[in-house]
Formats: sequence, C-alpha cells, structure tokens
Amino acid sequence: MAQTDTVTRILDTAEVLFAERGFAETSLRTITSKARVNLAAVNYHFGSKKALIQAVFARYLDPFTVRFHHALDELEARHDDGVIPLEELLETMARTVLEVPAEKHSLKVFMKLLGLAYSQAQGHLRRYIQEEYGSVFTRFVELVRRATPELPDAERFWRLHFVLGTVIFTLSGLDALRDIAEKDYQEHVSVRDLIRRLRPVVVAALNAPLPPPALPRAKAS
Amino acid sequence: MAQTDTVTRILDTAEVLFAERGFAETSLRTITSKARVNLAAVNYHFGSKKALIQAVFARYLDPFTVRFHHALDELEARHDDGVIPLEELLETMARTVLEVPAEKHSLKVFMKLLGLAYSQAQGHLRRYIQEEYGSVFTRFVELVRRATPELPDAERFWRLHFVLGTVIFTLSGLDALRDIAEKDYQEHVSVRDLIRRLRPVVVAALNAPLPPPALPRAKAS
DNA sequence: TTCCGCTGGAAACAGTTGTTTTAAACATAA
DNA sequence: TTATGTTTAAAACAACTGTTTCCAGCGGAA
Repeated sequence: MAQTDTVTRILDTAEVLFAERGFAETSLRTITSKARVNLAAVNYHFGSKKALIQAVFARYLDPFTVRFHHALDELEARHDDGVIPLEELLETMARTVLEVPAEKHSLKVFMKLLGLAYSQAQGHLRRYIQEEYGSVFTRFVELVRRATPELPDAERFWRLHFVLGTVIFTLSGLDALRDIAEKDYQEHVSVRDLIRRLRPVVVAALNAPLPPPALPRAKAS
Repeated sequence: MAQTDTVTRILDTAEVLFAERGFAETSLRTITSKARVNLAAVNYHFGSKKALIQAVFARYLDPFTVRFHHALDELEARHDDGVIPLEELLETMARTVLEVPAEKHSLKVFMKLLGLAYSQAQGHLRRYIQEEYGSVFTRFVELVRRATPELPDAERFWRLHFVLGTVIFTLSGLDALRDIAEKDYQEHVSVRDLIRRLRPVVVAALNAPLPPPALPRAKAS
C-alpha cells in the first residue's frame, strides 16, 4: 500500500502549498521535497502539473457534489410542492460545505483553493470545474429560482454571484482577516462563527429591495 | 520626452497583462516585447519586477486616495454633527472609484488588479498597499461606524469585509460573468448597471438583523 | 567643440522551471 | 520462478525566469 501513500502524500502537500502560495508560485520540486517523494512521481502518477492541480480539486469537489445532490434530493422529497424555502437551501449548502472537508482536510484550505480557482488565470482550471461540476450549481440555482419567484431572473443571477463573492472572498482570506479581527476585538473567530454571521447578511442581500430602473446614459458634461 | 513614453508604455502594457494573467504568470519579456521597449528598461526605470507591480498599483491608488480624502472632507463639512448617512458614504465611495480610472484607464483592469492583490500570494503587495493606503480605509471605516451606531464593532468589521468581497469579486470577474449574463438574459451589463444593482444589496447587507448569539460548541457526536 | 548624464539595444548571466530518461530497487501476484 | 506495477535515485533536457553588464547613441551644458 505504498502506492496510495505516495499519491495522497503528494496531494496533501500540494493542496496546502497551493493554498498558501498559488499555483504558479509552487514548483513541483517544492512539493515533492516537502512530501519526501521523488520528483518524477508527480509526472508518473498524475501526468502533469495541470493534472495535479485538477486532482487536488477533484478530491474536494467529488464528495461535495455527491453529498450535495443527496441533500437536495432529501430536501425536494420533504417539500412536495417543489418549493424549498430560501433559508433551508442556504442552510443545506452551508452544512454540506462544512461537512466535506471536515472528514479529512481543512475547510480553510478548501475555501482558499476555491478563491484561487476564480482569481488565478489558470484557464484550464475554470474550464475543468465548470464542465465537471457545473450541473450541481445549475440545479441549486433552479431551486433558488423557485424559492424567490418575485425576483427577476437577471437580478437573481447577479445577487447569487454577489453572495458567492462574499463567501469565497471572506473564507479564502480568513487567516489575514482573523488576525486583524482578533487584534482589534479580542474575539476568536471560528469558521462556524463566520457562517453564523454570514447567514442573516446573505438572506438580507437576496431579499433586498429591487434597484431603480436603469436610466438612459446621459451625455457626460 | 522619450523617457516618459517608455515608462508609461511599460505601465500601460503591464497593468493589462497583469490583470489578464496574474503577476507570476506574466514575464518581463512578455511585457517589454508587447510594449516594444527593451527588456532592461524595466529594471532600469523601476528597479525590479516587484517595484513594477507596486508602481502599477500606485498609478491607480495615488489619485484615488487624494480624491477620496477630498470627497470625505466635503461630506464631513456638509454634516456638522459628524454623522454622514450610510447611503451617502457608499455613494461617495462608488463615485470616486468610478471617476479615477475613467480618466485614463479601464475600471475593469483596476478592479481585477485589486482582486489579484488580495488573492495572489505576493506578500509584498499586501504590505505595500496596507502601509501606503491603509489610512484612507481607516478613515472610511470610522465614518461608517458613526453612521451605524447600533452595530457592534466586530459585526460591522465583518460586514464591511463581506461587502468588500462582493464588490471586488463581482467587478474583478466581470468579463466572465457578463458573458454568461448576456447569453442567458440578453441584457447588456455595464459597470454602472452593476453598481446600480449593487447598491440596495450592500445597504441591505449592512442593515441585516443581527445573528443569534454564538452557542458554545457542542461535543461532536 | 568636448564632456557628461540619461536612455536604449543586444547579449550574457545564473538560476529555476516542468518534463523526460536512464537505472536500479521493491513489493505483490500469477 | 517470472512478471507487473510502484517507487526511488540521479541526471539531463530545453525552455524560461529576473537581473546585470557592456557599449553605442543621444541631448544639452561647459
């Protein structure tokens, strides 16, 4: 069982280093030396650095999508009118996100990786995630649509991305923010605390009054 | 005046490339060849790649802080009780952010750079921005504090970062999101449209009801 | 004119990158 | 035993990185 050891040791080391420094700033030599495996092992087991990056994500996202689909199945079964209250949807998503990394890995690392996936160039990664895991997101959006029928489609689209930004930004920059917060307010902040604070804000954001209609752009003066 | 030409040509090219690919993924050779200047010009005029990166930010942030301080001065002068309504504060900030890049450069690039500054490792950049421009942010936070006296300090701290995440995330990923939105909703979205949509959401987020008090963490079962 | 500081061009520097190849060791299973 | 798939070791590969050096040209000042 030495083979599994090598693969998981590479993944464990790589995800931490990627989360700390980003993808381009982390060399294979740094990973393999810290993981105490041979340099060639990465290309042997994964094929390339790109594939390694995708594998790191897959290890989180595969169990997440499975669990999230299951959770949504149960939720839909409990509401036979097909309409699930917004709070329950958000609650379910939060619970699933919390559960998955808790099994073996750090939630902090997971969120930081998600943040990187959005901000780093790495076109192949965005494409990979979209193609591989886009369907869960689509399903979730459709359920949110039924839960907020009064919201115009375009408005809901944007607001979902607004709150997505809030969550990813906050949780992926958690370490730096936590340092500031603890220094200024002498208060320890766990991820669960943060989610507790996040919930009313997200609900309020989605239920905010509609913006005034767009005015035709006036000639600049 | 050939010297200024070279410097600004480097900056103009660098900011676009940085925004598109990130810092580590953009080599000096790519910049200098696209800008049609000599490779050595970067180290000659700026000293190093790090300094180039900081110079790119300074070109945006220097005029921004000046204008923002002025705008806040005027705002404080108009409210002699020292309390400025939250909506006015947000409105002023949005206007200033919109004005600065409009002079010469693209707002999209500016926001993407801000997003990179947060997510990319680049410790030197965060330190530089914090030391160089932290005071404007501190002033703004203090004004927000007076505008929302009912909010506990820690709660306001976190909510400000929540909305900061929303804005940076949305505006820095604008291109990708716009593509999806236009395909699905046949609606063109300008940055000003987005800010119009953003306003009620941000206000609602800051004014959301307080979360329930934290429960002591139960032993996992 | 001569001189000097600034700018630009081309080349070279030294180091790192991802990847591949060679080889030898190792375990497990047919 | 003979295979088979893993793992390590060491080295080399070609490409690319940021940085530095050397030298030619330039403008304006003496």
